[in-house]
Amino acid sequence: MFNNSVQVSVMANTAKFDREKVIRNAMNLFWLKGLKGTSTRDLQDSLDMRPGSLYAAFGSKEGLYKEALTYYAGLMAERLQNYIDEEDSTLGGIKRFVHCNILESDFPEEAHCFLVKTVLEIYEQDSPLLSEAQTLLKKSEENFTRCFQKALSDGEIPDHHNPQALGSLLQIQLFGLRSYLRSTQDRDAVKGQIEMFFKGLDTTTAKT
Amino acid sequence: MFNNSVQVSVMANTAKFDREKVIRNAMNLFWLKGLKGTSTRDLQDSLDMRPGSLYAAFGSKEGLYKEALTYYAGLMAERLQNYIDEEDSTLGGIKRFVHCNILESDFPEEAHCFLVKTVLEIYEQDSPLLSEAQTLLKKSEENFTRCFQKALSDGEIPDHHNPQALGSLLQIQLFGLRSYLRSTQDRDAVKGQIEMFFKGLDTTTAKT
DNA sequence: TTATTTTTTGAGCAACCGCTCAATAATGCT
DNA sequence: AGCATTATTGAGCGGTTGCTCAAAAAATAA
Repeated sequence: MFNNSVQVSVMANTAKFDREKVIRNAMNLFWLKGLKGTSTRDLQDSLDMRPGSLYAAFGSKEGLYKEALTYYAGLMAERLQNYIDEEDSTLGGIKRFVHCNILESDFPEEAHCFLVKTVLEIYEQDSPLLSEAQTLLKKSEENFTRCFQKALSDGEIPDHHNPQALGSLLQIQLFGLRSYLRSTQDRDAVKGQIEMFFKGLDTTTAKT
Repeated sequence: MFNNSVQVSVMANTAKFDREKVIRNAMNLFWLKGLKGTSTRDLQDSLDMRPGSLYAAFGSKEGLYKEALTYYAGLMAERLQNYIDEEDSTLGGIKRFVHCNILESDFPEEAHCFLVKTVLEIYEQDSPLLSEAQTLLKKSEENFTRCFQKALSDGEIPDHHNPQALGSLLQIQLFGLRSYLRSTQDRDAVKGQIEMFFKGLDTTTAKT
């Protein structure tokens, strides 16, 4: 945000490309094809940038991938918050988030979470991208937990429930259902399982 | 199985390498690194075979991958049957299968199902490997369903349950828990969720 | 305009990719 | 042993990979 020296003389030549748009496009490509499946040529074509510009802006393919990861996480958090605001119940917002994320995707890449795809693709235990994705997944779960906390204190869920347990349970169901949809293509079965999950919230399960 | 002509003269030179061993090694490599992440050089080194032999035996990298997929599916089905035989309850066998598959893996690749990793990596909708993996996953679920059917008729599970619903539910939980373990590394949380799942079988949930 | 700074371009490098095939080695039959 | 057949070898092909960098273009400041 600020210059660490007195006053950087001036800027010759200002921002040329729309950085957010570029990252969003890159995210979509990586999300669909994976890290190894997306070549720098693919990126050049899709982003309409030449290698020099790409590497000046992001340093490396992995650097761009990392920006795509954080952009994705921000997008999902924002989307969840929007749903909660639109419905005016936290639980209703969560429910709509789950529905939209799993079922209302027409593109195959959206059938699964970009972060989970990342931790499953990358096997090198010391990869910065792996730990970044794991960190973002943890934050995502904490966000769910915070929402359930709110829903509990608003009396939307019976108070014998534990928000942490619900957060991790929701995360697990999301992962499971999205994998299942990708492997079976059976939208109806998945829809039924989602209904069942939220029905269960009003009654039993997850006490910890 | 049979020769389509009268009688193929003779065999000079018989089988030289242990085909099953080669496929098992290939499976482990592919399972860990993925299809695109495993190079033919990796395979040559790990299998101690030169490209000529590899391509004579399997046709292509994808041909070998396909054999690895079916080998994996067979291995898992066999393992489940063994557990069911050892415990002498079907439900106990399923429970042990879930435990072993998810928690007793020391290698990172075993943190997730090879078939699911495949359907998540391959985005080309017309890929033969994608549909092969989907077919094997379907068979796996049918196998679970058959087991639950048996458990139901043996009175191991309350009879208000539906075996199909339990089969797909188990599949979803397996997918979800394994993804979750890979993203959090939290064995205890996963162990707790598994306990909860099987506790739930004795009482509520999954009526279709 | 001219000088200065920054961005963009794209040819191309070294390494690696999946895979081929002529040469060689190994095997079984007679 | 000699022959026929098959398996194995490994140099190396044409193409792709992630990425570099000198040159050209664009933008601002004076």
